[in-house]
Amino acid sequence: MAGRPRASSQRMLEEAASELFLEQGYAKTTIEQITRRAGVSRNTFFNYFPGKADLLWVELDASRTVLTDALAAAPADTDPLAAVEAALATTAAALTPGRAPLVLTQWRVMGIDEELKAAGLARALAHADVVEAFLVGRGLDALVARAIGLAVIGAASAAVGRWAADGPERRPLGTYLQKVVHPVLEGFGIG
Amino acid sequence: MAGRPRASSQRMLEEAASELFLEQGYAKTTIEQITRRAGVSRNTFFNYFPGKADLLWVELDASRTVLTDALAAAPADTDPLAAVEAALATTAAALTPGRAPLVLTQWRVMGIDEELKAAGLARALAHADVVEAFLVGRGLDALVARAIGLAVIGAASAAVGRWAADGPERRPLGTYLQKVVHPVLEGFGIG
DNA sequence: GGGAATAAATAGATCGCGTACAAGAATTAG
DNA sequence: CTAATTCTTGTACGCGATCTATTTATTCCC
Repeated sequence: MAGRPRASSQRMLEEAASELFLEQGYAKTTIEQITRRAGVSRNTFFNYFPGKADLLWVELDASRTVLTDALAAAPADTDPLAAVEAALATTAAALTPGRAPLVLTQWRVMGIDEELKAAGLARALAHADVVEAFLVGRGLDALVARAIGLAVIGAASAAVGRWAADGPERRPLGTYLQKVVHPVLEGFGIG
Repeated sequence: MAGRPRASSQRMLEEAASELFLEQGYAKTTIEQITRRAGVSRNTFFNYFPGKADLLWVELDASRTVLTDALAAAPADTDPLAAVEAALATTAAALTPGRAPLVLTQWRVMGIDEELKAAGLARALAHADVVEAFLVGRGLDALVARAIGLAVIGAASAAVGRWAADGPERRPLGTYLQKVVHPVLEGFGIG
């Protein structure tokens, strides 16, 4: 019930890609260069990543599952909005001060363009979907649930962006988050 | 001081593209098919649009300039957040009930995929940038300004999406907008 | 041990977007 | 009429992404 074992790993491709992105920028780096440095064939790349842009958002994708789990673990009798706030704090805790996603701190040297921003936003949208689904499950109006999801993730994105930009000496992400996430939830009547 | 006049027009390409998108979906429609139906060469397409995805967001791009102008026209002594709310209402008024962007109402038959969502999000991000710049100009903290911009545009996106989905019998967009935009601004202390 | 069965890696081809460059066609200014 | 300007078109190419087929490595079972 098990075929050929994986000879390469996602991490090898990530590291090769990160090196090349820092050396020559994102746009000028081809998938073939990445796979050559990682010692695999070009096609193998697509066994590990759906596309080139996905290389940069691995941490963000991981944080989505953290968010999902944190929301699922919320007791049923807690206020939904408070649960969202707590879940975001839990998710933020996973991004320790030293481990900011590379793309957020090095986007200048990588030459990030609109395509990349859009790819990041698509990830953020997935987070919003998670929050929205949770709120709908708690009985909130569909429009309001979606609005809260998008608004709160928008605010959180601002916090993460600023946090990453502030460099290694920054305070924990939670500090930034609370400053902007709480007002949004407050506006929607957090209890 | 005037060279060869334009033989084709942006509108012709938009209409040809809309037809094809509705007939066979977005992904299966090639730029060559669009230009052939419009009676021009493939290269001419790129004189009018930077890319294929831009065909669907013409109205949204236009609404960004409306938003920018509305914010610029706000009196200097009005509360910044109230000015944002008013400017969004003005922008919404331009999207009359009958004229929802085609992509928002027909995205099912067009087979919109992730790429399209991302392109729409990039447009929304541009709106958020406009709001952010306005608030920074009014002296708000950089992080807070960005958070408000992203949050309020997120909420507005939810409203527009729902409004479009509700079909021709829907109420005006302003109704949807106010329901979700006001809470966000309220949370940030709208005066 | 020696096949099936399974799954990963590779090779090769193709499609379509987007860019670049050069040449041609239509217009106005002098 | 010529020159300058601007749109249009042709041609070519790089790269991302998909598809199909083939090879290689591993486990399960007889």
